[in-house]
Amino acid sequence: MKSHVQLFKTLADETRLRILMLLYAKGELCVCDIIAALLLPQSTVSRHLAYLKKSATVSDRREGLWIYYSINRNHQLMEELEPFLRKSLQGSSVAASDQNRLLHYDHNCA
Amino acid sequence: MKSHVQLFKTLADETRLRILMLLYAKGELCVCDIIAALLLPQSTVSRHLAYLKKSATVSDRREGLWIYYSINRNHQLMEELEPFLRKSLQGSSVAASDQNRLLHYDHNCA
DNA sequence: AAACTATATCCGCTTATCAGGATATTGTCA
DNA sequence: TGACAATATCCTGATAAGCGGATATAGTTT
Repeated sequence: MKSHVQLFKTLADETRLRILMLLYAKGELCVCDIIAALLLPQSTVSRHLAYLKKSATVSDRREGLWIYYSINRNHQLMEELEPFLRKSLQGSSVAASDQNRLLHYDHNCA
Repeated sequence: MKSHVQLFKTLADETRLRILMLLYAKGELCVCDIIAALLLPQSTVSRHLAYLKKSATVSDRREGLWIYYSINRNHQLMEELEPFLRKSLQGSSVAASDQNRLLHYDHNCA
């Protein structure tokens, strides 16, 4: 029960949901990609990424200066919830704009 | 997206999850049943029920002095989430104790 | 209508959560 | 090693949420 509450807390924030939907759609992204997609201050994005990592919904991997984030596939509850999230959120206009901004963003960071 | 955030906020509280699981298991319960099952102060339970009602995850029905609560079957996201909730929470020890306390509770309220 | 019962709401308090500018950290490259 | 780039963490203020005793409301019974 506690772990469910924790997971739902994680999902109960629009910024975090946007990040998760981006990661589901794109697989792996570095922080600067996410900042560009969400159009939010770096510290805000970074704070939410730290939250997601702490809640084990996301994994990270460093490659030089860049840190790449992706969905953590070892989080069982999250895995069970994925179909629901994808089905009911992937079509939302916010998720679509985020993905679209990412398309028009030059991958070599700022 | 907003409605997802709202739903997850609703689910991100142990007391509310316990109430929802009870309602899934039992169908319809009056407030005094729920108080007896959760062993929490009446004002606490009533406040969470008000929250659930406001978020449209439950419905209520008055019958004399009693007010019966049940899952609102018109909440689409909630319906889609039900299988996940039942599968992964119905077996939890908290949910089991709640249901058990209810069994040993004389239905005629306090 | 007065006493009673089930439930809702109020209120004061405490704790949690979020925002985002400023600053620190870590790695790279000249 | 010094300048720089990407990211993380710190800090302060603002809001939101939760708690539960006390009180209010609404329906019932005599």
